[in-house]
Amino acid sequence: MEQKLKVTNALSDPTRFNIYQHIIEQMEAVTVNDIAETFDIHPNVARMHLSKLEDVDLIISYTKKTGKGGRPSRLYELSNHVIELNFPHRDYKLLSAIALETLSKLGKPGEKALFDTGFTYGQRMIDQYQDASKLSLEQKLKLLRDASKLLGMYADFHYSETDQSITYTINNCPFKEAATKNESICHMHEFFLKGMFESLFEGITLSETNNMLNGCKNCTYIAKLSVV
DNA sequence: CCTGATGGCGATTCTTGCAG
DNA sequence: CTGCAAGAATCGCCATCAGG
Repeated sequence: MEQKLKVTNALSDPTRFNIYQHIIEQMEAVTVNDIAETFDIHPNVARMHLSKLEDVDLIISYTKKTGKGGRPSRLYELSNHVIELNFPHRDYKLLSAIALETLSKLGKPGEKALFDTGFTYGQRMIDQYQDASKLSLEQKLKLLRDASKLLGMYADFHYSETDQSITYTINNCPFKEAATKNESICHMHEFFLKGMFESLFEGITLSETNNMLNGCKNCTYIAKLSVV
């Protein structure tokens, strides 16, 4: 509880909250000067904000030689610490653990049901917006971007015209901790993504190239389009 | 020794809460 | 609404640190 209060206090300052958001969105670690420049604040202020975020374990820091001489600079990046805030108390984590354990007791059919439901939810995620068939490629990509943002995945997209493919990089997996304990969750997430893509593009094939659980920095998928 | 970066500290400005 | 006090945020300066 005390930790939650510290976290809410640390994030109550808008500048600090935006810095934290910025660090989540950045794929690279940031320096005091990066933050000072990005937010147009004095480096001392940036350092103060960063140390406050570090105090509550939202971010971690380490030193790295710059190669230019001088004192090594301090780099800040997102910690693995996950803080959940629910007011009043709700325990969706426990609920999902119970649901998942129930499914696993059902064996293979349970696992299949999990994947199918993941796929359906992925489709629904897209279908709630508008009729995808009428959208241009740019609009479809924007929709994917919006949906990913809503899901907190901080994803990057890269469309290659020559390959007719979309490289989809997830920098923050919302199921990471759960997936570490239960591999099925990761597969379910892949089905969820398939659902999203298939709702937008006909005859698409989605393949995984990177996975956080295998030590990669992010999860990357390549969606091969046959019909755009 | 020079350079570039950190971090401590005092001064100033801004914000908030409270009493009259 | 106004004035005041306290605390937080910010700024600027400077000592210190560490690599070339």
